Amino acid sequence: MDNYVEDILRRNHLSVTGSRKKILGLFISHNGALAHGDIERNAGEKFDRVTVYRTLQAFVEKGIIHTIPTADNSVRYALCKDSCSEGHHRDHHIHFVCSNCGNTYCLDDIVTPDIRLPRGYTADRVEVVAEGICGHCQ
Amino acid sequence: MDNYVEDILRRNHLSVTGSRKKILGLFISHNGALAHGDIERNAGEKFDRVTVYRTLQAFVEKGIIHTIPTADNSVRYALCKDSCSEGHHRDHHIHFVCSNCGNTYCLDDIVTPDIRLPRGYTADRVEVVAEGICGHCQ
DNA sequence: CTAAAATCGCAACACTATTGCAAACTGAAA
DNA sequence: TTTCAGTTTGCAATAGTGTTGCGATTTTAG
Repeated sequence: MDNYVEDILRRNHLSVTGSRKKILGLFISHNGALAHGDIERNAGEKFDRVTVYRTLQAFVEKGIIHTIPTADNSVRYALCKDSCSEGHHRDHHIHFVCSNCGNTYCLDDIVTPDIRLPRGYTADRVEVVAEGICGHCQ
Repeated sequence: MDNYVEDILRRNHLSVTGSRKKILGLFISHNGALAHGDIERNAGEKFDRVTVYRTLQAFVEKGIIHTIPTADNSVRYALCKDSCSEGHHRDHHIHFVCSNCGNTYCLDDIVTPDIRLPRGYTADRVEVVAEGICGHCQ
């Protein structure tokens, strides 16, 4: 497990440090998205808030995690699939926010639908967020 | 125009005050969504930040405006169509954020697609946000 | 092992959002 | 038009979130 995490970091040209291992480990062991606050709370040892921000930012830049837009005003992050690479995310799946347990899930098998835009509009990216009750809370 | 704004307020059982008239007027005259900051900057006379927050909150509760989720971490608001009523929003349209001019538009004619969710998941609400270049910037 | 480069933690700061309360205003009735 | 209860406003204080600069520490590569 520790090796696995370190491999990911090295593959992405990030130096292997305690905070990065810990935070990446959290994402791998947690099934669902994490907000900044979740990470600060669950990291066990206390990392500085700034370190967490910078670590998340580095992970996003390297294509290890991606951000998830939510209706409330909080940014969440989740692991990317292998198809993401540095500077080039391709998270074409939709996201699901459970209004019962509060978890956010990537529904990797459900691709974002094609949206027909008005004349003159072009979209680079389409985000779909569904909100309701997840499979576990049903 | 002034009468029009006052009518909307009265219809929604909100007392008619200077800040509410001004802020609602901004939404009506502005084609696109407004963030809290836009409102504070454009209100002309200066209203207290708190007043703006409370006014927006009141409008959302009454179904006059709705919030728009965005990928970055900012809340935007836009006028609701008549089908919205107190405590019951029905904004089934999608939203478009222009990465050039930064404006957010409600594409009222484009309804959110049906999403087929995994077994056990049920969605109350589906938000679609497209990002790209809008018709004016093309 | 060593030096250069990258990262970390602290302090400070900026922006966003919320709450309590007294003063001012609004709406409706006299 | 005057009055007054209820609503709304602005101020002050507070909390949360995110960013930047910088010296100290750690990591990497030679």
